[in-house]
Amino acid sequence: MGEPRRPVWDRPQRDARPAPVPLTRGGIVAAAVGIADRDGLPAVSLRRVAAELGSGPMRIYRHVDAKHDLLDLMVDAAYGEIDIGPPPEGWRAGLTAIAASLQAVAVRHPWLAGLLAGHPPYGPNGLRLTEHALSAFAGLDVPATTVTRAVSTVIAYVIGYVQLELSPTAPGPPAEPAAGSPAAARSGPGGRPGPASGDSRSVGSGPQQPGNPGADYLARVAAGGAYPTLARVFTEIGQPDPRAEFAAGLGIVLDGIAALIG
Amino acid sequence: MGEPRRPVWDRPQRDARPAPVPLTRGGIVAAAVGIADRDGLPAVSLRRVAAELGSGPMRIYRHVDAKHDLLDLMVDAAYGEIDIGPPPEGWRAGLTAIAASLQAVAVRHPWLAGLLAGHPPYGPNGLRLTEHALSAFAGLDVPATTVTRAVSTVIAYVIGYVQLELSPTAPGPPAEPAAGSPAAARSGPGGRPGPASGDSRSVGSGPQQPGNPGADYLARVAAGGAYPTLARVFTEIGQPDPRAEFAAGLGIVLDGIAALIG
DNA sequence: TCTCTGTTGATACAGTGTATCGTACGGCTA
DNA sequence: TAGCCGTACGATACACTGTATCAACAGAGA
Repeated sequence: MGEPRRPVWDRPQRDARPAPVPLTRGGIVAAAVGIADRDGLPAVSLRRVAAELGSGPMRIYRHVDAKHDLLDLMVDAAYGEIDIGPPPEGWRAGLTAIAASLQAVAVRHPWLAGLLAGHPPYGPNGLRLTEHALSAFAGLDVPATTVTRAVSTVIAYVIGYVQLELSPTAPGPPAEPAAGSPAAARSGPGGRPGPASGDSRSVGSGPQQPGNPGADYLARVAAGGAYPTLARVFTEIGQPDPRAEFAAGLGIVLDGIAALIG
Repeated sequence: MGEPRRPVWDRPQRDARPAPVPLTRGGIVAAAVGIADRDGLPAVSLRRVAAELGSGPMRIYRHVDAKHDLLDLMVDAAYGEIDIGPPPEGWRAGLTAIAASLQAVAVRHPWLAGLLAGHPPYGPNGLRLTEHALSAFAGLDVPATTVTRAVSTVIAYVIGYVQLELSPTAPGPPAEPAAGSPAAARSGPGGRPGPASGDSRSVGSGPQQPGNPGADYLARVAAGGAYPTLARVFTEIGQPDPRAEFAAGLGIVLDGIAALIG
């Protein structure tokens, strides 16, 4: 097999040559992010990115070794959008801010969730994020292992939550999303049609929206008699507010941390 | 755009025709899972699955509407491997068992993590899992919203953890994994080479293994002076046992739940 | 001005998911 | 038993992917 390659972030950026149109790593990544936002992740092909920039496909390989690297950079660009304010005043506030910001980015860029596995958060922005999260415990006398466990758990929760929140087939807004909207674009060309909710649900819950085959299916299954507990819970809770559910879950995790370092 | 399609699980299975070799939905899924286990997810193509079964590619479309559906079924098959024992004796034990089993499945099938986003857990086995998790709170007098939040949080944590645990570029075993091993296969043909750890790490931590470019990079960054907190924590903790880290994070979440339900 | 080095664009290749379509077969009806 | 008809199958084709290869060309240094 081939030589182990250094991570993208570890390789120098090429100069922008003005022929016939300047091209930079940042510009490539921005174009890719734009395509993914508009038309979904499957629409991000090297040919398409290159065309968007008025260049041939192979020119991209001067700035990026392979498509995988471009995806790495997209993920890190998303992390870069996370709003890291001043040093937090207390670990709870700090972690809450980071978690909320990360979740917001994942909603704004629905393709992010699908890239989290396979593209580790070790780019500069990912590291900056980790740094910031760890530093939330700066003043406290807490062992390092406890700090990493706390931060890891929060990040794992947020990542897992967005995976589930952005699942397709989940009951979404009743109207078919407008073509070209992020929700419609998420499945991408060739993806499964049908409403896919961008920011509207939680796990194993939600009402039935007739006309949505996924919701129809869930409703039928719930009524079917298998999964009795699920069915009961399913009807007992109404349409949950995803923001509130996220906050509630985060609260659980933070309470657990509080119990640990209390 | 097209008609909304019903989920795969909602469509009847076709009969197995004995021509020239029987083909069933279950057999197709099993073959796909086998390929993914052996050679990584990118190796799962309809042509390859069909060839494995001694059939032409188009025959698969009699049993599955599109590749996306096949992936749905693979995810549900993985959920089906989760060992659901007798009704748990207490919510904590029940959730712990489910979480551990889910994590074990994700390690056994490293392709699962990459599929979690985009393939919701609404297949029969996923629902069975949810049912089981919810029923862990059966005897207790806890409102439904609390139950769903508790279960959602645990599942989100586990899913997020496996995403991070199975990241490539993470420092792994020092030796290059043998060709054909699951770890080597994970990135798949055309994927980035280099060691990828199957079950060996946690978030934002881990020692430096010279020879591994990803680890080299991390070590250099840690030594670089940016990310001081990260660097300090990085050196302060040794090589963490991923199993212990997972358990610790799960403990945090469960403690948070305990605080919630008093 | 000539050479060299590094970038660009074109071409090519193997492989992908899947639409289309002619054919052949299984089971049902007359 | 003969005929039919719906369905499944296989082959072919298409648009598209990531990327290896290579000829041509630009700018820099001698």
